Amino acid sequence: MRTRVFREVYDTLLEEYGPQHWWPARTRFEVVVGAVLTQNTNWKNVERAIANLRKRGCLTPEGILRCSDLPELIRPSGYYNIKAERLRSLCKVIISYGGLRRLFSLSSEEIRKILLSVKGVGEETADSILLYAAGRPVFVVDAYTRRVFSRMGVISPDLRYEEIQQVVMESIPRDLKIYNEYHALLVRLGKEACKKKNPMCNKCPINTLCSYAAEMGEKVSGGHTNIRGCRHQ
DNA sequence: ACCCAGGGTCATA
DNA sequence: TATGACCATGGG
Repeated sequence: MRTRVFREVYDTLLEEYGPQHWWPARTRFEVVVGAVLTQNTNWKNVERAIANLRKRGCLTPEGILRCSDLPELIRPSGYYNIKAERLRSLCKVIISYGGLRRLFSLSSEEIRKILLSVKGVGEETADSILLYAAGRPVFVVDAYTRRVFSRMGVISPDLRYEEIQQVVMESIPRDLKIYNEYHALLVRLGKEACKKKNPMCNKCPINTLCSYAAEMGEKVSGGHTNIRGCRHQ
């Protein structure tokens, strides 16, 4: 069953990389900001942007709105104009609900709906905020999740976001700690795979997982059978 | 010089 | 519904 595969992938990644200690932030609001800034962007660049905001004392909803040169401060994180607009919209909504504490006192469904109503906050960003800022047991789906799980043969690659989320969440325990760690591990997997020495080459999930897939009888395009070798390219 | 990164929106068919 | 263009910086 899927449950077993999800479990094996989790165990494999945890053993390989260890706990990831997510989300790397000092406050919940910093998680919110990071969730927006990291959209299609390397985390390293996000850290620079957040450092700029911190230096200015702008890491509060009011601070963001007060800041006159927001685009300039978050410039390192890319898409700085549109992200500045997204941050402002999000902060206005947060303030309109009486701050993060008030907003997060609502049900997960309500919070999600509110977050999604903000232009620039999509499903993954909303769920990241729910999981890592509000501490709700929600599984965050990203490109790695889709790629790895579909390659493991437990989902179809063309499922929608919420369909994947549903499959995963009904297959593994509804546990905050596990959801937290699982997503972080998948992202870590992506980072490792993107290193030139150990390329995923857009086709290979991870060597150990390829090995696992092979053991489970999955036909991996390119035929990986060993731990260290990636035969793509 | 090219490709990618912890996405999302909008216009078009 | 489903593609494609667009947003933009920094590192490999």
